[in-house]
Amino acid sequence: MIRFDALYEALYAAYGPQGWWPADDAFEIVVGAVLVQRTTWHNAAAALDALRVKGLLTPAALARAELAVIEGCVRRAGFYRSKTVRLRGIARFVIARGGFGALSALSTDRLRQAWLDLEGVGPETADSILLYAFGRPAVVIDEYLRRLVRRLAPADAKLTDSGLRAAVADSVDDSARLNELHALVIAHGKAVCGARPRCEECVLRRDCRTGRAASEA
DNA sequence: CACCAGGGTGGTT
DNA sequence: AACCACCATGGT
Repeated sequence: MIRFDALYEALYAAYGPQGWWPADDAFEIVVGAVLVQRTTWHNAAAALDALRVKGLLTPAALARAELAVIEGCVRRAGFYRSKTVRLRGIARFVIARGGFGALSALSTDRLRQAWLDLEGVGPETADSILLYAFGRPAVVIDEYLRRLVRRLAPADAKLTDSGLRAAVADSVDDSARLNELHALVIAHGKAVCGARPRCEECVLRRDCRTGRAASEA
């Protein structure tokens, strides 16, 4: 199994701090987490700005906004019809639960399940919300991380998400490092380890197509 | 033109 | 449980 603490150090040394959602408004982080689904952050941020301009980045405002108005802001982030309905549902959920202060009183397991019960919040988005909006030590498992493990450690290819989650949590436990790790995995994926790998430039000095270490220069 | 992007849902096998 | 089509816009 991969040493994820060592992987973290290697990626951090190569790419540096990513500055993902330090501690902005929690609701804005949640909205951003939904908007960015299957889209670039560039387009999600533009949609986020459009919502902010219309004053819709609060649970109360978004909960009672017209769907057509929300759609106009969300359109550029893609899947805008479903995302619009889901975002308004999330706003109503936050209000019904008494706000983020009340939600923060829940255990991490209860909180995760509460978000998962919502339309539009799956495992990856739920863990992103736990990690970036609530500061809980959640492990975000995305396609980049699966690829990385699949290529870096072919022997672990049959690992399930929950198995991978346990393995990561075993070597990286604090939320600050998990926060950075998720961002670093994506930075690395976009740089060299995406759908089409560029192993010649890989900072991990390993050919992910053969699983063997690259020759030292 | 094809392909990808910081996923999730519902249906089928 | 594994696969599939679908959602939809914007960038390269």
